[in-house]
Amino acid sequence: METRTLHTFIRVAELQSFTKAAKELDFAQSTVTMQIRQLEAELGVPLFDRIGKRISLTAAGRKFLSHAYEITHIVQKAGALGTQTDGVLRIGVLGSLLFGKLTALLPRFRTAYPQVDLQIKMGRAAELLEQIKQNELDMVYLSADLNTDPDLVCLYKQQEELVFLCGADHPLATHRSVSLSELFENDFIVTERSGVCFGRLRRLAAEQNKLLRDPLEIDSTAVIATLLKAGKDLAFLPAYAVAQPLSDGSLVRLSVDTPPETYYRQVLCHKDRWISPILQAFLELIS
Amino acid sequence: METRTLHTFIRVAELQSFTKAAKELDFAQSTVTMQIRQLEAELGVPLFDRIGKRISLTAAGRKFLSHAYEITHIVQKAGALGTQTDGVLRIGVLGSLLFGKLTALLPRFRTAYPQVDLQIKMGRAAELLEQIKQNELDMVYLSADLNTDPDLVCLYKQQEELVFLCGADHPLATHRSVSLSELFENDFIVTERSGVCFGRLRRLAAEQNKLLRDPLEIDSTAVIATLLKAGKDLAFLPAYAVAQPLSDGSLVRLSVDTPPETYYRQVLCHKDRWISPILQAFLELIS
DNA sequence: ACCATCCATCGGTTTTTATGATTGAATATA
DNA sequence: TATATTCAATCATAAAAACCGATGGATGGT
Repeated sequence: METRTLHTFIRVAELQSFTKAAKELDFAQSTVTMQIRQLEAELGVPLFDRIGKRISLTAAGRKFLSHAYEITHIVQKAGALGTQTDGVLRIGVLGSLLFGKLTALLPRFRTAYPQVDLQIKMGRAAELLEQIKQNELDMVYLSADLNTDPDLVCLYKQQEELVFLCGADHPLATHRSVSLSELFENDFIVTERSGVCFGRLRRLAAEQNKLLRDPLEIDSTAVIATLLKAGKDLAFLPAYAVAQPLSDGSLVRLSVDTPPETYYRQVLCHKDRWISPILQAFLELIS
Repeated sequence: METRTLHTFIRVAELQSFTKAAKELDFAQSTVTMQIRQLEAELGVPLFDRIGKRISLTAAGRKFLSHAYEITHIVQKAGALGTQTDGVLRIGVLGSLLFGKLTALLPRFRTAYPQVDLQIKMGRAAELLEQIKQNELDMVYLSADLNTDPDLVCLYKQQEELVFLCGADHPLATHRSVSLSELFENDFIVTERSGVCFGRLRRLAAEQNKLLRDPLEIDSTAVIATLLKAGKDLAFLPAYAVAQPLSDGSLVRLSVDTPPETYYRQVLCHKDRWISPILQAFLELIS
């Protein structure tokens, strides 16, 4: 049973004529005859009584007509599947990005797409990438070097700069410029040990043949900022995460004699995945 | 979009495998691939993500799956159209048969098929036959000579005998035998003027070169029976219509020296009409 | 009685669908 | 790490079907 045939049947029933339906649907009249006959054969029941040169629905035909309407209605709804924005969206995100970037945007998304069942799973980068390869996540939002995995595609990337920070009362705060080796005489507060910031910081220290003194590890950048204001520690964080304390002067960005350390805040998903309208909408939210 | 394809899609989704679905449905695996692809093309949306060697429904695929279930469910219902007994049944019937035969049967039909919208239209034979030719009636129930119209078919026929009747107190009641010419000295009570009984009666009179004295015309055979018991009139009626008064002796059947006058109680419908289960059921009721 | 209209039928053509074998990639196994 | 197995996609080919145009029979109106 084909939807095209159902269409034909419906128009024939409505117009009470094979010929008129054929003209309207741009079929040969013989085609309409055949379609109806095939439908009748498939159902095992006559749909029209052919009495003289006019036709009329049989009892079965009348009932099947309503079925046909139902089906075409469903098919019509199904035609809009590509634009519908409801369903499940499973997002993996790094803890730092969840608190630093995503949380602020979520309310807007929830109000714009209330019918999306949003499932946000926090995790470390390696775990998230493994999950997306298993198609257990629809996309991941993380900070890292540009992706090189051929199975993944980057749907969004934004370069971010990592900056050295101290509190306004810190001795270094007033220095016009600070050397790298000088920096590493201080204690650092860092975010997660496996994150990009810590990795870059460790590399820079190693290049200076310095050893990072056992740093304090705190996931929340807000807490780090507070601690910096009060104390004598330094931090190495993405600029966007401390935009507010920098602008009000409570934190100071140190001018360091080293090429800027950059990395990417990015959205990745599996290369073979379909980018659903929901996913699309979420991407637009982020960008 | 074909129901076969929907079936395939459903099984693929349920089994999470093209190959398994192909085996189960007795298709080549390449056929399943093609069917799914064609479905995706028709909907303009991918239904499965092919990641590695395993597949999983996309968001659109999940939603379409429920649509597919709905459609196949409707199609399944439609498959039983040939056996369903609900809908409209339009019956044309002669007044005499309606009161004499049909009324007694209707309650049984109503309880057996409560979902049938039964439309009983009373009318004269010529009108009814015209209506059935226009497909304004599904069947007619009438008494007449055997049908000769090539457009109509007889679905049921029962030979009935017309008998001469008088009341128990009538002078002729005790006669062993009565001649035709003797009969026509009496007054007759008849049913409708265009009916079979009256026609036959008139013919018999003509053959005897007698003139029917202006007969009393009453449609109800019950009323005629009552009048016969009390009075001096005769009647010419189908035997079945007076079975009760004959058996209890209040009416007497006259033994007349003439070949028995027979005619047919019959059900006719248009030859090209589909005999629906409802109509079938009604026929079984009558027979 | 004639004409126009309607649906069924038929043969030929085109389009669609199904198949089997093969390929390439991913996963399990040794 | 190498090998075997499994899975879906692809391609060429064969089968099936859908479609069309012409024709014919029957009907209904003029």
